[in-house]
Amino acid sequence: MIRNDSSTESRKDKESVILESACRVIRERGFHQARITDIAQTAGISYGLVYHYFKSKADLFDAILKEWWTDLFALMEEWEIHKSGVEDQLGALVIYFLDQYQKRPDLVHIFITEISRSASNLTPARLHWFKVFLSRIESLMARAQYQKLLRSDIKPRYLTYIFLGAIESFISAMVLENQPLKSRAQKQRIATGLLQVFLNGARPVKGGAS
Amino acid sequence: MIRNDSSTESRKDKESVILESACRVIRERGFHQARITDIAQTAGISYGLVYHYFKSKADLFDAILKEWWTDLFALMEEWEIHKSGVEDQLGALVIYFLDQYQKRPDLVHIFITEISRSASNLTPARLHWFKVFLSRIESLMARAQYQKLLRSDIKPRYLTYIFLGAIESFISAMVLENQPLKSRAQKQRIATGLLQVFLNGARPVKGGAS
Amino acid sequence: MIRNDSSTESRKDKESVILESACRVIRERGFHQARITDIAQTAGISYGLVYHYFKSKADLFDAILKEWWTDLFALMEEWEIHKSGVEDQLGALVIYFLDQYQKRPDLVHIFITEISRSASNLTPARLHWFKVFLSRIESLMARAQYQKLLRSDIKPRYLTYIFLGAIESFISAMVLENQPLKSRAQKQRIATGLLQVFLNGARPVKGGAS
Amino acid sequence: MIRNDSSTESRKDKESVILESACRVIRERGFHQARITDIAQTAGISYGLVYHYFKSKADLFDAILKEWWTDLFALMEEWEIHKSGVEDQLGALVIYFLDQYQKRPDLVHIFITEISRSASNLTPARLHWFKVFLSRIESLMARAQYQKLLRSDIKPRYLTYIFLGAIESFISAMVLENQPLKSRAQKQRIATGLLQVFLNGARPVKGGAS
DNA sequence: TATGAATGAGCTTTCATTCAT
DNA sequence: AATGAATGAAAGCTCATTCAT
Repeated sequence: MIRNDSSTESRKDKESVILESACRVIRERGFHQARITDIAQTAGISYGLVYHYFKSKADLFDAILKEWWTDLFALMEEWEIHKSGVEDQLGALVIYFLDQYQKRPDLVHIFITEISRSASNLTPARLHWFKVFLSRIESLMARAQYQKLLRSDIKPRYLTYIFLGAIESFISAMVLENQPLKSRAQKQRIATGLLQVFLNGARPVKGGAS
Repeated sequence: MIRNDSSTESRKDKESVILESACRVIRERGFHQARITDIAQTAGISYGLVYHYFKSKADLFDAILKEWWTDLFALMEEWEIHKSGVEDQLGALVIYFLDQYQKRPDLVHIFITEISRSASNLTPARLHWFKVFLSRIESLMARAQYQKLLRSDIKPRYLTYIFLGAIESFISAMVLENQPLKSRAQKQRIATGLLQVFLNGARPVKGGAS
Repeated sequence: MIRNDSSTESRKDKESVILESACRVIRERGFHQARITDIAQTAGISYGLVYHYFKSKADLFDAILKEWWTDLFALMEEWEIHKSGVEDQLGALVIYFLDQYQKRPDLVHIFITEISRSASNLTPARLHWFKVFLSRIESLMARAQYQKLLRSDIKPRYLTYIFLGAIESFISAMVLENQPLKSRAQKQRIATGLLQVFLNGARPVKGGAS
Repeated sequence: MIRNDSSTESRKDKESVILESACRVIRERGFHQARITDIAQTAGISYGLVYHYFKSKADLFDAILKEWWTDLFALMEEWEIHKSGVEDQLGALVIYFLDQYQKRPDLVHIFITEISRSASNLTPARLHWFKVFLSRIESLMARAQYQKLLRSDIKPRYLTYIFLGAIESFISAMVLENQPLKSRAQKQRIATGLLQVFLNGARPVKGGAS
């Protein structure tokens, strides 16, 4: 007798399917324009079932964000321990974004458009994690300035924005041009280029401030 | 006998008031979430009046975009004639954005969030002008590469995105931090810094590509 | 010195222009769909002015109906006095409708579509005149039955409807086909034909009832 | 174990209920004045549900018309096969209208007021079926003229209008008087009378044309 | 007289959410 | 677990009507 395969891990599975569908639809239409019906249709289930797994549309969105932040913060913790150099940590972040863009382009797109670009729309709770993230990058930048890797006449917070802006720009470009990352090598090349452009660009100027 | 000046130009004035309110509300909530009611309330008029001046919400949005593109393209024409160097033109663009951000922060914010960041959502007509804009920057970048000002191993289109991304990042930062530009000097300093970071960062590497 | 020709009879003139425009627009779109703006535009005036001459849209409509009924009842009075035969009176009615259709096709069309065909929409006041009209035709029919001109096994009211229905059908046909009445002769021919069809059709059957 | 029968065919049932309510409301107020709220209220449901079953108000209206035309054309096909004489076919049409008026007075009323009387309002798609219908009657009339059943000096299209006008008049009369058809016998009597009036009225005149 | 800016009730439509089955 | 019928708040848009000029 064949095992009813929809049982054991079914809950987790369905949840994932819904989350993935939600990502796709939210990426395509934006959070506010994404309809539960679309998400359910994409997931191949009825819209009523979405409410069996998630309390509300906001709840569903929060689950997506949670997934994103959990992974990211876990990795950043790890880097803190295993990567001594600031450059390495920044490089790891670039790679992480490109990696994620390869694996979960929708998720990265949502992070960029729905979080970092429309921070003014966010609920306080959602804004919180974003701010924590910014602070962490900011302290990396401050450390880099202390180590004379980056010019000190630009506020760390601004450097943070320039850095993230560069990553976002690249990914946005690829999204817009519909260019998926094809090879490991290409990814590495882009990551290196990106980091270089930033580090060179923000390198301390000879003879001091602007 | 001087006439009550609230009559003569009343139509243009009201239109401007509505446009301005629309900018503000759209910036605060995004185009789709911006309600006519809010716009009217912000303008201190009844929502019916909005429809007296604009055919529809989309029409109102188009009027905002038109204002933006008209000004920008007019200036770019002028630069083409009066500014010989690529650096000068890029610098002028940075200054323009910062200027506009000072005068019309909402408008700049809308450009960034509703146009350059959600280009995939735009109607063909709206997308058109954005694409024209991108092409113009792109040819500037190509020219800069030809003049060995910028490294040639990154596609001009990508350089375009990095450049605009840097501008956007800066402005986003200021929006997020709620930091208005205070002085002419500050604006000049930021503009120079921004341009330097970009030019230094994307400067040709000794010994060639990648 | 040229006389300001817009003065003396200006009120009456404007009123007529508005009424005529209203007729045309109401015919084209129906009463409920006819917008004051359309009427004003057709009349070549601003919509505000309509309210100078008519209290409201309903008032305007009533003025149209009044015109129609006043003329019609005046003529019917006259026929009552000068036309002895029932046939003559019915013939006069047919001619009247065709005459009016020639002179004021919109008005006839409104009578047909907005009054006789959608009696359920009418306000009690408007319905009143229509019912008076029906009664008068009905008594003509009863008289014709008494004179053995028409079969008696159909209620006079039904004969009334058949008769008016025939007129309406003809005119509707012409409206639909966009066929204006071209000559006096054509009008006369149609009137005669119409009356004949009705009188022949409703002539008492040999040997009596149903 | 018999299932609660309110479930199985619930969809079809609700749709019918809505269609019926729509017919009633549209009859009472006309298509443009019929509010979804009224229709829903009449059906005893919330207005949102109307949109669950029909895409839009226009869609709902089209569904009504489709019902009407489908039935009518199906029958006309059948007559074409089984009824040899023109008289029989015209008679069948009269009976059909009276039948329908008995069963679905609202539907008949809508056909008369919203379709045959306001052809100018109709969308091309809606007008299409009406024109097809008219053509079919028209060819019946032409055939009847060929068989010398009807006078030939009136265009078949005009005869069509007179014929339909007569039917409409009768039914309008009954609508206006609020007189439902009471018995089979009464229906038969009216049908016969109506057909007679038309055929007698439009019978070829001795000695030829008008 | 004449204009059209201004108002707001009222209508269609969308969609998150609930709930009976 | 799963469905989709049912609800109703909310938003865009229309248009009769008022009123300052």
